[in-house]
Amino acid sequence: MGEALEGTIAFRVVGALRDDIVSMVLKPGDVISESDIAARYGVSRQPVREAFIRLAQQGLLLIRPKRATVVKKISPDGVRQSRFIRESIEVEIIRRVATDPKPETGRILDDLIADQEAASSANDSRRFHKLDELFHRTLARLAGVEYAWQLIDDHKMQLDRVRYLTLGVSSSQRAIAEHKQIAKAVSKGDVVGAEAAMRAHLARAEVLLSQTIEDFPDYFE
Amino acid sequence: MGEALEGTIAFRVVGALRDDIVSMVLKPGDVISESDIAARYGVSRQPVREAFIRLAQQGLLLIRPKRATVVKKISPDGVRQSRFIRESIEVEIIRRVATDPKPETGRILDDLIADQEAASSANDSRRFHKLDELFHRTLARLAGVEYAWQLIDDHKMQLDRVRYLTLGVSSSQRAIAEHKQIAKAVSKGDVVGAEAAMRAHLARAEVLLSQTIEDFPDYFE
DNA sequence: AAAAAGCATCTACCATACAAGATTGCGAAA
DNA sequence: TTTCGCAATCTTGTATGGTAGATGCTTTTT
Repeated sequence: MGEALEGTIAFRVVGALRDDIVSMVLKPGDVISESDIAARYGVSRQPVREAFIRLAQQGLLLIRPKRATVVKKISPDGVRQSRFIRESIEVEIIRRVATDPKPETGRILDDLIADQEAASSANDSRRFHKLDELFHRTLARLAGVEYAWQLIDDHKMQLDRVRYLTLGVSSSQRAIAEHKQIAKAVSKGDVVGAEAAMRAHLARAEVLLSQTIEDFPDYFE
Repeated sequence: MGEALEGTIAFRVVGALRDDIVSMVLKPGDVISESDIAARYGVSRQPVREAFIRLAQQGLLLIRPKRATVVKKISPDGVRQSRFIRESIEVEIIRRVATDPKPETGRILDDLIADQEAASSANDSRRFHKLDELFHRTLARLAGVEYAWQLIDDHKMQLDRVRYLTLGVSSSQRAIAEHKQIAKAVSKGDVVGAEAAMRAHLARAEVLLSQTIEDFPDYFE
């Protein structure tokens, strides 16, 4: 449901700050006044302020009126609920896709998985991650609810910050195997199997949160 | 995930504009420049501009740079996907609540339904609507995902605009009966029955969209 | 008469100045 | 030494002026 303001300074600042926050260049708890960022980017306070508003609405910043603006600490409960939202929607997506699989569905998914295997063999983890995301977004598109994926994407930022803290532990081989299982069930029209495979796939990533909180207690609230 | 800026002018403007848009005082397609609203509320353009940004991010306004800002027309596909999102999450909520019903769950829901019956008898449609919303939010709270309801609430604005156009057709008796059915299945721990009842409950509201589009073609895109 | 160029006038965007609340730290008093 | 209070200095919130782009009407040109 977003709108396009590309080309404006405020838009550039939003992108830059979002990348810095998700990649942990700006750490949870850091204070970033409008003046600071404005000076850092060589612009006025105005577009920075508007960027703050957008990012606050996305849950990445916390504006404390007349006090300061801080990079929001990661809320364990927020992460839990973001996962809940993602699982709810992705399960419903996979149900709809599997209920009425189109002829080309299987081929499209298989092609994506093949690309992922190539990226995995080449140890191109960045490309692998992009393709993993594309796999899920494609399922949303096949279900006719691509905007719903955009919603998940917004909330995934919270999860991505946690993932960034636990870098290098993801097993791409296992993820590929799970994608294959999902694609197979979908192609067969096996709704129950597809749902179970998707739930298992999403559940696998959930094990590391408590450990991460212990490792970086200052980043959580 | 929201932030609190209560007390500021911008915050007041956001609330006022949102109410006007949802209640169709401001109609889809209306142009509302920063200067207009600023003059209308007796404030400067700055807080109005920030309000526009927030409302645009919520999908109620469309900012066309250097051109104008208009009340966004209702997107039939957007309504459809908002319903998809709501159903996905509410179905998952009802599953979790029904899977592990606490002792007090039944009583809490029954009390709410009783209040609704009272409001219905008194023909207090406003209170009935409030209680209907509370019923669903309570289910989210019982599932431990109250924030997820807040997400639904944001998207419900789109649906509320449509509902406002079809005023007076909702059968409160039927809604109460469906709530009773949901509460009964939840109390018994009947997951399958609760899910089916919730889907039926949500599906009932979907019948009127195409007719509404015919009645108010200018409000849709 | 028709088409094209110029201009008045909108718009949102950006920069800057000012205002007001909140915090911090220093100094004075107990 | 401890505590209370005030003031300097942060912060975000608000107001206003100026800029550039887009639109539409008027005028000019063909």
